[in-house]
Amino acid sequence: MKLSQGVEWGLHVATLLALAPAGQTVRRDALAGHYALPEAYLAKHLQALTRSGVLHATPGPRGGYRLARAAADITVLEVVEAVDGAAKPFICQEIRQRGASGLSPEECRRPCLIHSVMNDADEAWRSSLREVTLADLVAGLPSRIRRRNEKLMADAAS
Amino acid sequence: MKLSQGVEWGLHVATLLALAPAGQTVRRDALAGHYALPEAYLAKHLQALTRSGVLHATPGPRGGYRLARAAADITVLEVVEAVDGAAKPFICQEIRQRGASGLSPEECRRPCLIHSVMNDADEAWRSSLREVTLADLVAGLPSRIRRRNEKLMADAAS
DNA sequence: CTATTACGGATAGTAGATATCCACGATTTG
DNA sequence: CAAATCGTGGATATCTACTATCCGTAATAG
Repeated sequence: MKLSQGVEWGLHVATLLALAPAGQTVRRDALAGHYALPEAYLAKHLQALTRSGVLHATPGPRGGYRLARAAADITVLEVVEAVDGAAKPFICQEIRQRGASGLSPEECRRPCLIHSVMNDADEAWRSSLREVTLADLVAGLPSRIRRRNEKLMADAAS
Repeated sequence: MKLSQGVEWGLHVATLLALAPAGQTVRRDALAGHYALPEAYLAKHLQALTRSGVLHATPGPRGGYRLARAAADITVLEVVEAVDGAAKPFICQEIRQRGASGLSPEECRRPCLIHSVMNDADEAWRSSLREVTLADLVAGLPSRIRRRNEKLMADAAS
């Protein structure tokens, strides 16, 4: 079980965009340069975030990305699911129906308990991530670093 | 983020072994045949479960596997970690220290908040799995199926 | 000693994540 | 309108981890 590194990129970039002046777009190369990320690959994750409604993209000169909503309305879970997908990590293959002791479909109307336990754990994980917003991440930054990044974002206006 | 299918195998097999008469070993081919699993590959997961102290393996004629401890003392988390590894799914690469706005090491004495949030969620997941034992999984089986598998395990004695 | 059974290393195949590039379309500026 | 800018999405290549199998070794019961 491993999360893709794109999740880390998405969370840092979204937090950064939350520091830009309201409504201002930031170009992709500025975002990539800020964390020394490969721009071409970051683009894929930014596309996913845009499709999921976390970011808003503006094409053309003076275009770029901004948050699609207020930072307080975007949860960490949304960013994670946009980049990594929302599929459940445990894929029940119903092996109880196979083999020597294969259960009949009638005996499997109730979902597999193992499946339920794994899904409950997944829901606990998601709930935990749903309780934190981008505004919380911004608020947690040391104020010195926050001011510094705010200035860099303001200067990134084309 | 995806869990390996070996986790499902491990949980089903461990639950099955919890139904065997106390102290009795069950051969690997019986376990594999029970769920129509490829025996050679299942062996890898059984080895991991043995190394982790979840199962006890006995070599030689009339050998096989049994639970290393009472079913009530083995948590689902132990089985999952034995098969899938205990590594945290979020690997923080400290991208805040890289690129144009790279923070100095002194500015990073406090752990990255994003890292903390992801680790908290992971801990919520683990806690959820730690609260369920193999005895709970056995207790959740419909009694008809439970009796059937108990009989099959008893008959599997070599 | 011999048959049985698990252990562990070597070896492939496969799927998904990582990474890059380019043609296309949309938009703003002049 | 024309040119420059910028995001979109498809094609492609590489790398890693999971899936899967085989075989020689070690240990044990009879």
